[in-house]
Formats: sequence, C-alpha cells, structure tokens
Amino acid sequence: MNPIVQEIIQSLRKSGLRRTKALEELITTLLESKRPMTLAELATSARLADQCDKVTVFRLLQRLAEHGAVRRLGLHERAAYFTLLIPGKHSDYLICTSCGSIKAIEAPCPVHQLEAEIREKTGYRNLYHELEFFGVCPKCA
Amino acid sequence: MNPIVQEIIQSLRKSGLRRTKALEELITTLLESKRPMTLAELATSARLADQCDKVTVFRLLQRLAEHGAVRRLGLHERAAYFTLLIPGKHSDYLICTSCGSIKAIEAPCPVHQLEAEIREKTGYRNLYHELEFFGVCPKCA
DNA sequence: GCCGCAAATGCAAAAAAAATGCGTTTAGGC
DNA sequence: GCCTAAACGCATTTTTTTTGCATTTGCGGC
Repeated sequence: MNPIVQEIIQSLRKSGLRRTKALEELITTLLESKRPMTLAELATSARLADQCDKVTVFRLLQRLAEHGAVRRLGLHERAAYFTLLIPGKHSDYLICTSCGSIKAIEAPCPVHQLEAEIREKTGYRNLYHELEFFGVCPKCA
Repeated sequence: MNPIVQEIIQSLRKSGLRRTKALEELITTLLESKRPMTLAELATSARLADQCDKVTVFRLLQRLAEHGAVRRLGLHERAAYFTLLIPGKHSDYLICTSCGSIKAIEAPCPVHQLEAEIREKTGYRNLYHELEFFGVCPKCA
C-alpha cells in the first residue's frame, strides 16, 4: 500500500474516521489522478467501481472535504470536481472549453502575494484560492 | 434606459437576437449587480420575477454566453453563477465559505503575465482565467 | 477472540438544478 | 399589415446532489 495513502488515512483516523477498503481506494485513486475528478468518474473508476456504491463515494468525499483532506472545485462543469489536498502542494488548472480536458499547471502560482494582502486587509480567515485558465486546446482548435 | 444596456443589446442584435423586455431586464439586472448571480436569483429578482419564466432566463443566459456577453462561473456552489462580460473589465472574487457572500476584488489581477506565458507555450486559444479567493469573512469568524 | 456501539454502507427515493419538446406568441424585416 | 424565424411558457425529462433507513462492519475494550 502507498505510504502517502496510509499517512492520510492515519491522520483521518484521529478524527474518528474508520479505515475501510472504500476509503483507501478512494484516496489512492485521487492520489494517482493527475487532475481533479467528478463523483461519477470516481464511482466508476477501476478501483472503486466494484468496491462500493456511488453514494458511499459521495459521502466519503463529503467527509474528507469536512476534514480538509479533499477540496471540492467548480471547474466550470455541471458536475463538481474533487481533488486531494496535499499539504504544501498547490495546483492551478488549464481547462479546454471544447473537449473538457483538465491539466494541472506546475508553474509557480503568482497569486500568493495578493492572497497575503487580502488576508491582511479584509481579515478573512482560512484563506485559499482557486485559479483556472480556460481556452481551446491545440487539438480542438 | 441605461445606455450601456442599450449598447450591449445593439451589439447582440447584430448576431440575430431580438430586443425583448426580458432580455433588457436581464442585462440591466446583471449590470446593476455587483457580483455574479445564479439562475434562481436572477429569475426571482425584482426586474425579472414578473417579467418572464425561469426557463426564459435560462435560455437567455445560454444565448448570451454563446455570444460572449455573459460568462458562466463555478464559484464553488451547487448552482452556476453568471456575470456580464464588460470588455476591458476583469474581476476576481472573494467568497465567504460560511455565509456565501461574494465580493468582487478590484485590486489589479496578478495573473495576466502567467496567462500570456501559457498562451504562448501551450497554444491554447481564447484564453481567459478565473480567480477566486475563499475564506471565512470577519462577520462569520 | 468475542461484544457492543457508533461509524459506514447499500438501496431506494427525494430534492435540486439543468436541459429539452412542443405548441403558441411576437419582433422586426419587407 | 404580413410573414417567418426567434422567443416564449409550460410540462416534462434528465442529470446531479442529497437524505432516510435498515443492515453491516471496524475497532476499542474485555
């Protein structure tokens, strides 16, 4: 088993979550995925399709989000996207408005300075941001 | 009647859209709003509630988005948000994860440089971005 | 290893949001 | 004023999200 997955589960266990096969597979799937995924994608993914019901995946995502292990993103689609939150890791996304492909952008995020200013000036707590670029990818153009 | 609204409608007319009361009120509502609004909010707003059916607002938003007059945003909620696209005007948003309040950030957006780089390196067309900050506002903290 | 209980699960079904079909109305060019 | 395509309203469907409830299961304690 992936040690990072174990670590995440270990941390969640402290919050009262139980170690179940579904939880383990869900986290593994999210970790292996290079991009955020929808509930439908997750529920039908190789690791989870036969493992548990879609509703279970839904509730796991809900709980993981409550515990800050997962974040729910908009990404412009009808369905919500979910991504694993790895401490110290931040991603912005590049999304094709034509084919819907989603790529994580590795370039350093230029927003942290403004985020700090906002935190200071507005007094908002637990500030974080989402940055997405939309356009038509070369394949679709 | 607001001249900006007239101008927008005039431009849309060239694309074949008809000038209807519902269209006028919708654009006026979006223009007056300081923040993006959901379909439900729009359909029940003062100007539109008695003006037309919710489906009509839905279809208008759809058409306006197709013609680049309106943009559909995620903003982290179950429902989609819509905002009028005013040429040369760009907004980022600050959203309270507790009460759901949405504020437009007027500070200069620090992303355009990165956007230019992405455009150049990836070859994506019609690139634009969305930037949102999430946190708990002082009232909710 | 066995017990007990709360967490977790599956299945059905409700609620919410988005989208479509279709017959009627209407804007606007002629 | 006439005509046609755009716009509309209302019913209905589809898709996505969420809840209820009875059953199962992880896991701490004995």
